This record gives sequence, structure tokens and C-alpha cells, in this order.
Amino acid sequence: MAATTRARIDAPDAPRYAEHEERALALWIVLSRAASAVGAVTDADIARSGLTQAEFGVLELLYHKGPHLLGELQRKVLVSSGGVTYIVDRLTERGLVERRLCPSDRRARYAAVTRKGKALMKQIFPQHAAAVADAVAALSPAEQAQARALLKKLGLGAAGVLGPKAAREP
Amino acid sequence: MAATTRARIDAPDAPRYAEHEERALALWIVLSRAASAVGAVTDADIARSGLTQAEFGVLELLYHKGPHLLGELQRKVLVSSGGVTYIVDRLTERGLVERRLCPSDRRARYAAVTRKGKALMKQIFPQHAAAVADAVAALSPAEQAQARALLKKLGLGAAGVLGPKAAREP
DNA sequence: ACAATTTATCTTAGTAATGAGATATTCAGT
DNA sequence: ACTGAATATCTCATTACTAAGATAAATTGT
Repeated sequence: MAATTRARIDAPDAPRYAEHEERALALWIVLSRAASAVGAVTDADIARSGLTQAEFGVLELLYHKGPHLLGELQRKVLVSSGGVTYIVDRLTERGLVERRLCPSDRRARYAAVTRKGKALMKQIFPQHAAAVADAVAALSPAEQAQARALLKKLGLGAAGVLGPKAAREP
Repeated sequence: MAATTRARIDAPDAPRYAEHEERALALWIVLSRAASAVGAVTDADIARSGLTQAEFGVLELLYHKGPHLLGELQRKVLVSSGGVTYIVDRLTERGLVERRLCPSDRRARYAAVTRKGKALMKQIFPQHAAAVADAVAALSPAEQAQARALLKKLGLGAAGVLGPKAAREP
């Protein structure tokens, strides 16, 4: 359990590191490439509607999960507080989303999809789901389930590293 | 092979989709969250040196793999053509990287780490590797290997979806 | 009741990137 | 040799976001 793997030091110009670090770096590379490859596919699909990934993410969340306070939105979509304001502003300008007062807290605002937003999602989401399915189709259902479990564990672990408190902005 | 899984249509306001699409969407969510959670850790580490993820990525690539043409860099780091110029400019301003002429093609330019860039990487990379190892430590070595294999397959598959030609910009 | 702290959103200035197009060079066909 | 298409990089305007701070309302302790 305490086996310390030594870094190989034979190649003077190509530095090498401990095995567990090489493994971690390799994993991080494939992780980020996989995410951006799939992201490129979903982006291309989302572009049809003239929305950003982040805008689409918010709209989809509101569509599928109902109205949210902006703060909840911020946490779920992983964006800065100014970012939520900006995104909800843009969606509001397009008439896809609206702000509603929170009866119990006058500082807070709900964001909710409008009728128009619902209509848009109803129109574009099926194709979006198909595009995502396409993007991950290289993995069999069983592999997808496996990947999902591993990634969930990985994501939660990594989120804990910066201290459980740090989500965005102190 | 032609088994069409039907979408459940019982909840009027919470639309559901075919099983394989739900699986794909769920995978895409955990994938993107895992990537940004690990990215947040590496970002926090990289911030020490005042570099961007992208800048660090380029510097690291040049450091570990030697000089590259800007075009190669663009493909490997997944950034737009203007982006490479911008990143290499910034690294050059800091004296970490320099452009070199390509003897066989006068349009092309190499980017290469300078002595100062090497010194910086030598100083900060070990801690960076440790940070990445930390970020993925929730998975055991065996799980990391599994995840790596799955993600590689997934990434390559997704990259193929937009047509093998499309990397960035037509 | 009232100050102090915390919480929720918005504002503003600044930035890392994108994407379309410009320029320069090379390559292919005739 | 010469024309046209392809390639490699750079320029410039625009954008989606962030970070820090401002404002306003709620909560806590006294």
C-alpha cells in the first residue's frame, strides 16, 4: 500500500513522473478531450437555435425541472453569479424565460420558462437528445453505464478537493 | 437490433425520452461535470503561474513534446486559428515561448519553449502533476485505467460524429 | 428595536477566446 | 512558367463569460 513508484530519470529532456501521476495526467487528458468532443457535437446541435451551451443548459433545466431561484441555477449550471444574470437576461430578451418574484424572499427571483420557451424546447429537444445519443454511441449501453458510474465518482471526488465549500466565487 | 424503446408518456409536464437517450443525456451530464470539476482543480493550480489552462496546455505540450508548428498546436489543443496566435503571443510576451522559422515552408512557424519556459515548467510541473493526481484520486488505479479506456473510446467516437474532417473552423 | 452578518442578485470593467476575412506561400495541373 | 486551389498564419471586431464590488433584503444576536 505504501509502494512508492520512482520516476524514471533516464531521458534528460523528456522528464517523467511517478506512475500514479502519469496515470492521472493521462486520464485528465482523455477526460477533457472526450468532454470537448462531445461538447462540439452538442454545440453544433444547439447552434440551430442560436443559443449557447450555457443558455441551453439553463433553458433545459427550467424546462425539465421547473422554475428555479437564480442561486440554485448558478449552482447547478456551474457559472458565476454575474453569469446567471447575463444568461437569464439573454433568455429573457428572446422571450424564452421570465423572472418571477419570490413570495417569501424579496431579494430572490425565480426564473421560469415561458410558453414560447416551452414551445422551442418541445421543438428542438428531441433532436438534441438524438445528437447526444449519437455523440456517445461509440460506447455500448453497458459501457455507458460503467462510464457514468466512474465519472460520477470522479466528479464528486474532484469537487471535494477544492474544499467542500468552493463551488464558484467565495 | 431494431428494438425501439418507447418513451414513457405518463407525466404531462415532465417529458421523457427513449431509454438510450436518457442514458446518453445522463452520461453527458456527468462527463461535463467531471471535466469541469477536475478542470477547476487544475485551474486553481495553474493560476499560481498566472497562465490560462490553454496557455498552460500549449506550454506543457511544447515542453514535453518539443517544438510544434502552430497548426499542429491548434489541432492538439483544440483551439481556433486565431486562438493559437493569441496564446503563443501571450506566452511569447512572457518570454516562455518563441517563434522559429520553418526552413521548408515559409508560411509556417514553429513554437518552442525558451530556456525561461523550461525553467518555469521544471519549477511548477511537479506540483501540477500532484494536483491532477489529487483531483482524480477518488478512483482507484484500476478504475482510472478503466475510465481512461472508456473515455478514449468515447472521445474518438464523438470526434468522428461531426465528420472526420471537422476539427475546428472549415 | 437595532446593529452586524450573511445571503441573493445585479452592475461594471476587463479578458480569453471565437470566427470571418486578409495575406502570404506552396502545390497541382496544364 | 502560370493560373487556381489549398494551406499556414495573422488581424480585427465581437462575444460570452468572470471577478470584484454594489445594493438590497433577510437573519442573528443582544
